[in-house]
Amino acid sequence: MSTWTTTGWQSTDVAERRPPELRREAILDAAIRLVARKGFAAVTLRDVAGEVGVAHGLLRHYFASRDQLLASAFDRAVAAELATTCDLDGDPRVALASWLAATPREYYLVWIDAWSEAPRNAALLTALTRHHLACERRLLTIIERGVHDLAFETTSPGDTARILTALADGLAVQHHALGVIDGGEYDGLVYTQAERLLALPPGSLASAARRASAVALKRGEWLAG
Amino acid sequence: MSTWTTTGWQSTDVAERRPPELRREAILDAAIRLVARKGFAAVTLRDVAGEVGVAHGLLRHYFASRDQLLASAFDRAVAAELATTCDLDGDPRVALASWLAATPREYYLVWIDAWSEAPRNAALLTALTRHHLACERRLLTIIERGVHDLAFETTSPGDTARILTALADGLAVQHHALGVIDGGEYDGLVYTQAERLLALPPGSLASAARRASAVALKRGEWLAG
DNA sequence: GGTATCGTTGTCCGCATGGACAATAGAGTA
DNA sequence: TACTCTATTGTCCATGCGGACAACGATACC
Repeated sequence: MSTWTTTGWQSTDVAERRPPELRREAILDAAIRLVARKGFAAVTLRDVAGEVGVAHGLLRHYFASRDQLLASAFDRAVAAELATTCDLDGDPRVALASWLAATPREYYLVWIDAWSEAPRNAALLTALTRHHLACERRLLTIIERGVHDLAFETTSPGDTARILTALADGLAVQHHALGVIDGGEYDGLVYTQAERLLALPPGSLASAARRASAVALKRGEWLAG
Repeated sequence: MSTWTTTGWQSTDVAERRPPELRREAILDAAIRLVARKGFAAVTLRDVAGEVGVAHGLLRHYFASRDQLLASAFDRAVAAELATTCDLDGDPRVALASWLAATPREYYLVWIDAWSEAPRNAALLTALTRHHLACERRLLTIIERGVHDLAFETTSPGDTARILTALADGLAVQHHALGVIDGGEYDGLVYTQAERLLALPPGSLASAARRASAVALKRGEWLAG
């Protein structure tokens, strides 16, 4: 660091040089953390720089603009979430319970914020739609495997996946954004409906969830750093 | 209107004086229209003043701050929506179909934006929660009347109301924010699930919806002005 | 007619923002 | 050592924001 004084440029501090890729990822992680806290619209470049501990001018070295930085941050978070394997090969009931389990709060707040921003941000809409369909597709795969194994029973796996996705989103709004239901109510309602839609015995998903809890916890890791 | 020049204050235009209550309502309507278009965070006082056609300084005459203006605007929209009667006294099937019918786009965009803003804005959270519970309560009333009339059948009216509310919200996100389903798919899925949850014959809600269409259209009026 | 009230205006201020940019320092290389 | 490359810094700028405010004008009341 250096400062302009009447006597010229003087060194006041030492720049902490970092490997570019690590720095870039640190910036993106800080950005998505701030989005979870303040919303896309309220995050400023100075906020992000402060969170990382660098000068705000540096962000321009890594990203062409604020919009591109935020879109990249969301994209990275999405990719990290998609990368978490969901134990697709075990008991379909366990996989289903794991898919349905309440997603961590910070994660859903970003999600809800992206919903509200998407109609006005084409890049965000693209990433959001891709991720939404990937989640739904993953659920559909679980359902189809359960049907094949005779564990589930449904006339339309596609509709069932779509309905369960919508139900999970709607209940997540009630839980995370409004606070009118707690995590236990969320799980209870979503498991009960999934059991009804897939002809499962009542309570079977709650017990499957106990075996799936380790997997469910893994879904929150990308925000922890 | 008057302008400061080197020769002093000179009149350049005539102020359009209005009854204060009408002006106040015009400002609130303009504000909520802009929120639907740009989101809460992006609406500025100058935007609102431009939409109404007044100087931005005037807004301070009616509202203490930008935050209070936006909270009042949301509150007015909420009150207008709650005031639309939903034909609670006729056939419960018609009332249910009317409740479930896809809400106008502009309305839901405000709604979704409020979800994302609520965790950071206590006044908004209060208004939003009140409205959410009022909507759910209205649905619960319809369901209880249908059960009493032997038109519906459910073991837990409260859970059913909560689940249908969540499903409608989640599907509205898929429809309005993401665009992955159209209005017809929205109606079809939501009607099918309501029929399943309330032991109604398949297709009965779609036909009830035809009788309820006039009521459903009325729900969008507050944004038309 | 005079005067108080208040709806309305344009301007000013402090501040924050996104972006541009020259200066700097450290690492690699010849 | 000298030279290049690039990661990093602090400062500067135009813009736009929310808010404060004095001036004006229409209306109502005395």
